[in-house]
Amino acid sequence: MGSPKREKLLECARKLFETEGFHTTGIDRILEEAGVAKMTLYNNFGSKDMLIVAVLEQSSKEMISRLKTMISQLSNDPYEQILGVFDVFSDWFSSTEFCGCMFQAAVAEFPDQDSKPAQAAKAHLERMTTLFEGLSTNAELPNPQKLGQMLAMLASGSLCTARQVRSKQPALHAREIAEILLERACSSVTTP
Amino acid sequence: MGSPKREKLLECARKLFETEGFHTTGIDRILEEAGVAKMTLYNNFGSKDMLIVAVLEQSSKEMISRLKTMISQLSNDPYEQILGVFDVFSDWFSSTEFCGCMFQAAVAEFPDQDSKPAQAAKAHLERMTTLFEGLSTNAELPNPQKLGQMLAMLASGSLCTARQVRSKQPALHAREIAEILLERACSSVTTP
DNA sequence: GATACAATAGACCAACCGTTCTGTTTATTC
DNA sequence: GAATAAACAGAACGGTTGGTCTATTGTATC
Repeated sequence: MGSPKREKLLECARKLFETEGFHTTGIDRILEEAGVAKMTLYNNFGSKDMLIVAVLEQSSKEMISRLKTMISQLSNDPYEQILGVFDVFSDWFSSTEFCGCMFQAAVAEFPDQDSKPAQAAKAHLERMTTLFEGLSTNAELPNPQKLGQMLAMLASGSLCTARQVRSKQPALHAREIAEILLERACSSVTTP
Repeated sequence: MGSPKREKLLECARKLFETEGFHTTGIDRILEEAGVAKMTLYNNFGSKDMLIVAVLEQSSKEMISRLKTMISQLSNDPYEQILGVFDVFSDWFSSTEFCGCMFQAAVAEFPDQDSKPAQAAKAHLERMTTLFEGLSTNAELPNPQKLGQMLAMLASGSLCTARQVRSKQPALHAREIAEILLERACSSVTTP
C-alpha cells in the first residue's frame, strides 16, 4: 500500500501546498522537490486534483489521530482533554512552521462545493466536530452534539485567526472561551 | 473619483472573486461580465493583483459601515449591538448568495503575507477587531481589547464554519457564546 | 541471461494566463 | 468643428500550466 516514491510525493506535496497554496504550486515544483518523474505522479494519483485529495485525506487522518494521542497523554479526564486540544493548538501556532490550516485553505481555493478537494476538506471538519462531540459525551455533558459543534467552530476561529496574526494568542483565547463553555454546561447539569 | 466603468469593474470582479475564487477567475471573465475593454482595467488598476486589492478594500469598508448602521438600527445598547453583529451574520448566512467570507479566501489564496492582497485581508480583520473592541468599550466592559479579539475570533469561526455547512447555525451558536462571554464580563465588574 | 515491471528524463502538447500593443470609435471640451 | 482623452475590440506576446508520449534505464524474479 505505500510505495516509497508515493510517500515522498505525498510528503513534499503536503509541505508545498501548506506553505504556498494549491493553485500556486505547480506540478513541476512538487516533482522537483520530491525528485520524482512526472509519470510516477500520474500513475499513482491520476491528476493534480486527486493528489490534492490524497494529501488532504492523509493529513486529516494523521492530524486527528495525533490529536487524540496527544490529548490522551495530557489527561484521562475528557473535560481536560477538550481543553487539551487548544493546548496542542497553542504549541502548533507557536512553531515556526505553522502557516495556517490546510483544510481551510482548500475550502477557499476550491469554491465549488462538489469538487473532490472541497469534499475532502468538509470531511475533516466533520471529523473534528465528531472528535469534540465524543469528548463531550465522555465528559457526560448535556447536549454533546451542540457542544461539539460549538467547540469545532471555536477551533476553526482560532485557526484562521492564528493564520493572520501568527501568534499563539488565538489558541489561548479559544481555550479560555472553551473553559467557560464547559463550566456552564457542567453546572447546568449539576445544579438545577 | 469613481468612473462608472471603474465601478462596474469593481462590482463584477467582486461577485466573481466571491463565487469562484481569485486565482480561478481570469481577467477575461471579469471583462466579459462587466462589458469593459481590457485596457480600461489596466488603466484603472494597473494589474489583476491591484484590482483584487481594490475589491478587498472597497468590500471591507462597505461591510464595516453596513454592519455599523445595521446594528445601530437594532439597538442603542452597545451590549445588544455586539450580539446584533451575529444576528446580521445569521441573516447573511441564510441568504442564497452567501458563499463565504472573501477575506478569509484571500488569506488562503495569497499565502505570502507580504503580498498586497494578504495585507488588505489583514486590514479587514483589524477593522473587525477594532469594531468589537469599540463596542466593548462603549458597553463599559472590562478588558475591551481582549474581548474584542475574542469576539472577532468568534466571528471568524462562524464565518468559516458557515462556508462549509451552509446554514445560519454557526451564527446562532456564535451569538450564544458571545452572550455567555458578555454576561461573564459584565458580572465580573458588577459583582466582586 | 531473459523477461517483466517500474521509474526515469525530457520532449511535446494544447490551453490558458496576465499583460501589452495597435488601430478605431466615441464622447467631451474648447 | 477641431482637439483631447477615454474606451473600445481584438490580435499578439511570452510564460506557465496540467497532462501525454516516447524512449531509456535500472531492478527484480524466474
